[in-house]
Amino acid sequence: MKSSADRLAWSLQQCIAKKMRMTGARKRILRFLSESRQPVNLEQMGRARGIKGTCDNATLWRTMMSLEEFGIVRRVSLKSKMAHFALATPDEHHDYLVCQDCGTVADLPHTHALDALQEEISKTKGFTFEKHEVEIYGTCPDCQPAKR
Amino acid sequence: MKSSADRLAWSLQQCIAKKMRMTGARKRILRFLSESRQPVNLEQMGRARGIKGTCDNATLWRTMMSLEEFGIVRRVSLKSKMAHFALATPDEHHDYLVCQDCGTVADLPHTHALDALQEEISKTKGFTFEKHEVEIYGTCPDCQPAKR
DNA sequence: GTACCTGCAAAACCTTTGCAGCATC
DNA sequence: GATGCTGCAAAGGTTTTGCAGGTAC
Repeated sequence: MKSSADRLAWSLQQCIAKKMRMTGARKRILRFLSESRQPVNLEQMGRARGIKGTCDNATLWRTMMSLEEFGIVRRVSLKSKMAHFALATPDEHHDYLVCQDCGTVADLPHTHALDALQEEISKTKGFTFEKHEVEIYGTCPDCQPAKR
Repeated sequence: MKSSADRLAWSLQQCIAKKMRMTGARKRILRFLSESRQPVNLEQMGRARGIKGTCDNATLWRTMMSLEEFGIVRRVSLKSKMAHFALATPDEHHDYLVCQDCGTVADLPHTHALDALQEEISKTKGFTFEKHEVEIYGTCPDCQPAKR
C-alpha cells in the first residue's frame, strides 16, 4: 500500500504530464483523493476539510471528468446512486468488496484466485483485463446474523 | 439455464407468496423480465412490446422497487447512468462481465475459479456470499484492437 | 368494502452545460 | 496575453412522491 504522500506525488506528476493547470482547487481535490482509501462521491468531497467552501460543485465535477479522462482517477459504480471516484494509482488494487446490507466497501486484495478467474474468463469469453475492475457483493462479517 | 416459462412461473409464484396483487401491469412486467436474459433498464422496459403504452413510468418504478424489496428482482449497477434490473431466479448466474468500451454485458458462468475466489475472500475477509453478485469489467473481443 | 395499485403531475435529485470573469502558464 | 479554469445559474435526465381514482382480493 502506497503512502498518501506517494499517491499525491504521483497524481501531481500525472497532471503535469497531461498539461493540466495546477490550480488551488485541483491541488485540494488531489490531496483529498490521495488520503481517501475508499472511493468517494461528490458530496463527500464537497464536505471535506480543505475543500468545503473553496470549490463549486460544477468545478468538482469538471475536475473529476478531466482526471478520469486522463486516467488519473477511476469512476467506480458501487451500486450507488452517486458516482464514486478513486485515485487510479498504478500497482494498487482497484477491486472492491461491497456489503449488500450496509454498503461498506472493503478492498479486495489481488489474489491468485482472482488471476485464475480472469484467466479462465479470457479463455472462455475472450475478454482481456488490462484495466480490469471487479466488484463483488456479499455480506460483511458485521451484517451476518449472529448464529450460534 | 431455465426456460422463460420457468422463470415466469417462479416470479408469479413469488409474488403470490409475498401477497402482491397480481395486476395486469405486473404480469406484463414479469413476462418481459422473464424473457430478458440480460439486465434491462426502465427505458427498455417502457418501450417493450407488451408494456409500451400500458404502464406509466412511475408504476414501472414502484413495481421494480417492490419486486426488489421482496427479492424477486435484483438491481444491477453496470456502471450505467440508469438502473438495470434482472430477475433474481435461484440457481441461475447473477454475475456479469461488462465491456469497459462498448458496455456489452455478457454472462459470467459459474466456474471453479470463482468458487475459489469466494472461498479465499471468505477466509481472509469474513464475507459470506449467499446472495453474491460479481461484476467484472474488462474489454470484450470486439473492442480489442486487432493485433497481428 | 378495504387495501393496495395506477396514472398524472410535479418535486427532488444528481449531473451537465453556458457564459462571463479570473488565474495559470 | 492566450488558454484554460472557476463560479454562478440554469437546463437536462433519472428517480421519487402526492393525490385522486380505480382494481384486485
